[in-house]
Amino acid sequence: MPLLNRVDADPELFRALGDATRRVILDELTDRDGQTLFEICGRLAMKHGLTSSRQAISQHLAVLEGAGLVRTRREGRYKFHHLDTGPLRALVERWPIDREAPP
Amino acid sequence: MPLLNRVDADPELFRALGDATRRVILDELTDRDGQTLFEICGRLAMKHGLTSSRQAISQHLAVLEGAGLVRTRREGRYKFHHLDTGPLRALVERWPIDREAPP
DNA sequence: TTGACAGGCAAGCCGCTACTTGCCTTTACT
DNA sequence: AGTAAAGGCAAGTAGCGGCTTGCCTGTCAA
Repeated sequence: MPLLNRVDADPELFRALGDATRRVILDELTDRDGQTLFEICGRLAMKHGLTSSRQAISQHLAVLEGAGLVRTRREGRYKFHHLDTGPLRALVERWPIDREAPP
Repeated sequence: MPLLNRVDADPELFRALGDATRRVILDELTDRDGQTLFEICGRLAMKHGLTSSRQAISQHLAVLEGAGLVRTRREGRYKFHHLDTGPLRALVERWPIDREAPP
């Protein structure tokens, strides 16, 4: 096991959040959960003019799934993607966050 | 302005959190706030056997400061580093996180 | 059955970034 | 004054990661 893994928990989660396109995908799934790959591609292009190809988005979804942020459900030739913010709890509990907004 | 910046807020924050060494630095500052560069280097080496050079840590601190996660205070030839988890609030408010733990 | 649709796999390219190396500036101590 | 300590700057290197390209698999409809 690499050295940092004993100290640094779930690096895949942070790596997944490290990319802007993946974050926008999470936003998109927050807005409408359970989309297929092609739906996501289409809506990202419509809403934000993003030019990412289908393979790019597919790889991003794989990373998000690897981090546990996205769960998939197959149905025939469709594959629906569902948001799972569970792993984010570990993130908010790692460092002390003041819950109240500062003045 | 690049395309994604209109959609994706504070990319520097996520980029800062994207590196494992930087996250361990945040842990270290959580444990003992207001350390100098050399203190951080020494304690990371002691506690976790990390081999990062002084310059590496210095650059990491610069990134963290750029993301607003670390604030610095000069005093003579010393420079103390203080943790600021304020930017993390934007992160936890971006996606819906179930506050209760699942069974 | 044939074609279109939704998605997967694998290799290659390229830019970003973490890290090193070497040298410099400023501050403190004796 | 001279030396050590704390830190900064800048250029160069190497490896990872995002994206493309091309082709392949499985599923539904006409």
